[in-house]
Amino acid sequence: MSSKRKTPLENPSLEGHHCTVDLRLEKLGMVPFFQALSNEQLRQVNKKFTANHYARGETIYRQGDSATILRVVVAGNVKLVAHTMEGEGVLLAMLQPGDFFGNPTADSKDVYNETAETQTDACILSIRLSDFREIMNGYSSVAMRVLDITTERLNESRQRIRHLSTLPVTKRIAHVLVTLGNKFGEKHPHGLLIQLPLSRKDLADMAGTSSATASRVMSRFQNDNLITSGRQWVAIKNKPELLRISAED
Amino acid sequence: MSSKRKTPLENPSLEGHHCTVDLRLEKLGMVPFFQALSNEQLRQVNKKFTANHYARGETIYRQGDSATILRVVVAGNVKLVAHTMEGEGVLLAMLQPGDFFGNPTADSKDVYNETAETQTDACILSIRLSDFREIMNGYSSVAMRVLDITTERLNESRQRIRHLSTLPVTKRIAHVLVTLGNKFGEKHPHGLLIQLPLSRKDLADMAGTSSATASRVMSRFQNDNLITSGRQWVAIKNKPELLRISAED
DNA sequence: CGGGAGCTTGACTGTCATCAAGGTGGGTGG
DNA sequence: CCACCCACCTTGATGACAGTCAAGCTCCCG
Repeated sequence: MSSKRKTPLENPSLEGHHCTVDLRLEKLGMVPFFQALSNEQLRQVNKKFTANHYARGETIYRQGDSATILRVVVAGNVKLVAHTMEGEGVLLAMLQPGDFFGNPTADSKDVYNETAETQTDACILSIRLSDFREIMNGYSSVAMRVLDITTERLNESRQRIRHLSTLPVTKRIAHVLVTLGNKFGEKHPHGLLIQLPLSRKDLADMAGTSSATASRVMSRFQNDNLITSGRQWVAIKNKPELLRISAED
Repeated sequence: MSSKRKTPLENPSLEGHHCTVDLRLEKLGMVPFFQALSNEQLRQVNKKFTANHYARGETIYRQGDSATILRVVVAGNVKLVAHTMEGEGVLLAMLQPGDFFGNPTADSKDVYNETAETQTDACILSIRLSDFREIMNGYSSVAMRVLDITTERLNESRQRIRHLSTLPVTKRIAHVLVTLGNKFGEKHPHGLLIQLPLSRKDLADMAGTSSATASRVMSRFQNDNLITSGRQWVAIKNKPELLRISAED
């Protein structure tokens, strides 16, 4: 009942020919680890990349595939999922334009440890790992930024381990919501809208719980007027309180 | 009853003056990310480091301390622990000689996200972060190896997230034992002995459970003749079976 | 407008945390 | 060197949190 209206998400489709040569150069310059490069250097680097467009829900690579390519999100969102043999999934990361994925290091016989799937239509740049390593060797600023980002991700990962080990489900979900709000949130009449198709299952896979339990918790948050949400979308109405919940005691 | 005998661990003490200048050079060359450096380069790098000796159980730095120093384990073992406000701990990593710790990147206002504590007597080298970044800038092979190691740790972390989200306690503990066996195991009459003082609490903090539950599981493994263990030590008698348990279904 | 994917909610169950009460090994001081 | 004592370990009883199963609902897409 009540506050579920039609999806307020921006139309996530129709970026069909965004992956043009012109745009690539502009976008590459926005990628964090290329920011220190000159225009000429960027042009050189750009030659090594290939652009691809993916529809929502497509699989970019699968857990176990040979890992020879590094990718960068130019437009859209990508999720990294680890699967167990029984098919349960764990959502490892939700990526945004500018984020890279696929091991930046990896020797010839490494494989991906996770599956990458588009969460919206997306444009992805690819580079051969050997080429990327050459770039890192040539420009230490690039290697350094990649290291910074990887370290940052390691720290996030460890925080999540801490949460899984010590926090009850409610707090974990509150924390996931706040984090997503910070990363993907946009101002909107409903509150801070998370610009991302986000099912209860996705949320559950991020918080390490079942979709049924995630649903129950979300219902409670909705009753307490902390969020508004519907099918595949969530908006945060009271972030401070969610933060308090995720950290209290 | 039965198989608990006196600790079979090698005497973990008395490395008092291992931290001599002579040894430092030799040890530095063994650190993974310095292996590509020439002797002369190593000598230069060595100047930037300071050696310190710690007794078992000492705290090297605390969660929240300002992070300005990078450290390398030369001898002994160090554990990284994240604490919640209520004082519960999560064991993030158990380090051995050659491993570095403390963020390799970190700007001036970063703080440590975990506490580092010695698990045995230990010898630790320290370097100022700014100096280390200079080294990485100068020698891209060093930056690259650090990136490799960080990526490797990120992958381990993510695997652990998967385990915490999907596996029951028994399998998680089986997996922790196998991993520790691979990293710290030494051949011994009892089986593959984990060369490390390792309490049930430590094990529990690695597997994300309580020490009581860890104890119960260990008792069961002992009955099934998969391990031998006593106060603060564990030896693996049947690794294949433990592996099977950690991965089955 | 019909079908199906996604969401909600209830009832039941099982795993595991918690609390608590003994054992036991080994480090320490006399 | 021995005895003591404490930290560590074991094991039981109890209960709660959250997973599973299942049924019905609703929004959306075609």
